[in-house]
Amino acid sequence: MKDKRLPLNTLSSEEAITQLSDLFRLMGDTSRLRIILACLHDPVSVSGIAEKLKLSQSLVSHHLRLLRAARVVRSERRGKQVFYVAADEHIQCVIEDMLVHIEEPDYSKEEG
Amino acid sequence: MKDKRLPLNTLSSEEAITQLSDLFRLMGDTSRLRIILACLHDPVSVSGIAEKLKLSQSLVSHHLRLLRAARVVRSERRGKQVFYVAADEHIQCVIEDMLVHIEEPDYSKEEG
DNA sequence: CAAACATATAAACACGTATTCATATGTTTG
DNA sequence: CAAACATATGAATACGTGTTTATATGTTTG
Repeated sequence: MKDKRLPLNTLSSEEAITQLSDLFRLMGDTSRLRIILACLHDPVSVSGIAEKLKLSQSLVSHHLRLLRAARVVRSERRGKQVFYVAADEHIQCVIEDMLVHIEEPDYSKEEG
Repeated sequence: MKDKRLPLNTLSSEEAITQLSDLFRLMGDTSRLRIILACLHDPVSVSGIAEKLKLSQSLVSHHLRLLRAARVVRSERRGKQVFYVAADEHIQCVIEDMLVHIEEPDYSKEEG
């Protein structure tokens, strides 16, 4: 239990931090986060996402390109349409953990 | 196992998304992420963080204010100094999950 | 209270980027 | 091949924000 530190040594710390912040920054935009959530469990087409979220097709496509480049989502073509889905379950874990943090009560007045 | 969806219903989805993206955006800046990592396990003073990361005291203080406002870190005064530490273990979980995602191999060419 | 130290705040600038509009690429169908 | 549909890309703009510089607030000590 003593060595339950972050595995920041696996990659060079410098590069890991860059990759981490890149991913967090991507998820830090409301439109992109909504896009991720829209295709978190099941593949959705670009137009499907745009329609559901009431965002322009162009904007959704721009964002999906960034998300795909960072391997947050994967794409799969089906006929004319391209479907996107979250790349793996870790994306979901990250969001879930953060939601738990949000729901956590505020202990700031208490002692350690 | 069927209802293992995200607990996005607990808060209003709209507000949850705003809070989520706010938190991710905060962690999406390299300096801030490094600051979080610097005080993830143990409390560190502002000057301690600044020195360790070679950032100006002012910059560190600015960032810590944002992080504290979002309850990513907590502060505790000890004499002249103010020590900061990650607010709870969920912050660590989020980062760990994201690191696992980074280390994940690329399955983009394979089938589901 | 004054001086020294530690942190916080304010204003200003520089820079990245989210969004829109227009257009190009790609895919199916007649 | 042309037309219709779906997605991707490029350029331009508007806006937020990370950083710096300077100064203020707060705390201990003599």
